[in-house]
Amino acid sequence: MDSEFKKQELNVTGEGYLPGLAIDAVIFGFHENELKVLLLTYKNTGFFALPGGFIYENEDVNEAARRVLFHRTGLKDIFLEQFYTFGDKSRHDVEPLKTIMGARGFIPKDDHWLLGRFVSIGYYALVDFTKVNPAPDSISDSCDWFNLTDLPNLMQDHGNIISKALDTLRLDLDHKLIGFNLLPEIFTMGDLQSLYETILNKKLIRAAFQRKMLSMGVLERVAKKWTGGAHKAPYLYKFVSEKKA
Amino acid sequence: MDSEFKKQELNVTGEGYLPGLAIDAVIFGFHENELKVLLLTYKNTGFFALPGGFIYENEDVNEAARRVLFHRTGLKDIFLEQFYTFGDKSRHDVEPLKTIMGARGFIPKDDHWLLGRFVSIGYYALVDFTKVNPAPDSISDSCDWFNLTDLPNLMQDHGNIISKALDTLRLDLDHKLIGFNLLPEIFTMGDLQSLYETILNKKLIRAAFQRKMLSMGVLERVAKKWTGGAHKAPYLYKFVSEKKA
DNA sequence: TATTATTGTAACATATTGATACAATGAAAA
DNA sequence: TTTTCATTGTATCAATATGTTACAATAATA
Repeated sequence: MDSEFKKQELNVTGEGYLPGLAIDAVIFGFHENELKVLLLTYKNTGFFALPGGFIYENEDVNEAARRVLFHRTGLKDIFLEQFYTFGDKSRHDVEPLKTIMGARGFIPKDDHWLLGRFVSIGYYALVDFTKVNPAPDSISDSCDWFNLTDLPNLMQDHGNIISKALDTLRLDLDHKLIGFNLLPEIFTMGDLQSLYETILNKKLIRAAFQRKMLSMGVLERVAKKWTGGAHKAPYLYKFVSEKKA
Repeated sequence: MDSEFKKQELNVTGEGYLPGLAIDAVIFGFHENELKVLLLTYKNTGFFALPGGFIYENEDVNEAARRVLFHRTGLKDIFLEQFYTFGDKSRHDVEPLKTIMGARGFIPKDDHWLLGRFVSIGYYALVDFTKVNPAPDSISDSCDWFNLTDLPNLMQDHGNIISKALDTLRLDLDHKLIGFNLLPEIFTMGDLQSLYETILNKKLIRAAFQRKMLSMGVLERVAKKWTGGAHKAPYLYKFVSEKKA
């Protein structure tokens, strides 16, 4: 049982946290040509939710987001970006939470701090699927990858949050070099293209894609060549952050 | 004295508002080839600040932003978009507020709710300069337009907020049709181009700009022609929201 | 009526992206 | 070992988009 758990259970008033404010993290991964999202599962409730957390009184909001990300994935120095703050009053829906807490044997009073209205700051993260160690938080039973194309019913407005995160990812992909954050350190041009195709949900022209990517001067060919198919071996690449002018 | 004033002064505990949460609005205008921002002035303090406000307990955050915008400009149905939530703990700086309140003859206790830490949700708005009626709020002396190129010293991180709003505006300008929100209903191609040039801070090619804008099929030529110069009269345009397929 | 500055657009040059083609080649099959 | 096969890397050309120059049209002014 991790320390987060005790804090949440004991801290009946939510003391130490900024009141009414939460963080939700849409953690994207990529594996076997599928975009994936990390979700928490609450056994025997049928509920699924985004990993999230609260902000300590003397902590930057961005810091808190990093902390949440680290606890769910074991990763630091990850691409993480705030994309929207969800503040509709219609978000406020206590029933799922009551059910979840009930399933854990904890019946909260109606004025329990977790049952109040929360404004939630949404972050999205791009992680290397192979490096993640998904870990549930105190009130969830597991933390697993789900295909974006086959999501379960999500708590509250979490489906909407994911959808907005995906919109932002697609826009950002067009004018920032962020896709490689979803790949292992070393990858082929084919890997990169199918990543882009999966995110954008459309076929790209192979020759043009390769030409474009190489023209940006941020890919470095690695000596070693990939092997494993009955055909010419593709080059292996890694990203170099600084463009050489 | 508007009703907002009484609420803020009387409401010593900040009751009725979501705690620790605020809204800051970067309201852009365009006049005489200058981008402008609405700022509140606090006489005898040297402080300037973005218009802002708080969120009622049973109000959507976006609603609150519209309310703030309406109170400062008298305008409804305005382009307004959330762009970032500012949550660094270093934002917390009570001195300016104490000075401002002091200049108004109000010495707050150290635990006054306005002196606590706030997370602020940033919105930017694009308004028709000619239609705005700037109105100060309860604790400010005036609300005026300032040139973006010649801003006074701003309170707290408000300079940073404006700068991030401008970054967002520039990005959005490239892939959304939002510029016209800063112009009167009817304008010339020259007006539109100099607006774009001012926002992007670079010269654009006249022929290419015109071709591009016309090719998007969202400009409608208005019968009446502009007059006022010793040269061929330019067409007048207005935006039509629906593209005709 | 001539002058002048600016507009609308054509025409061409250059750059970017789309589409097709093909030689290179690494593994598996023959 | 040789042949077959699928896929890669890149060249080539086509289509589109953007940068550049040029010029006729024209509304106010002189």
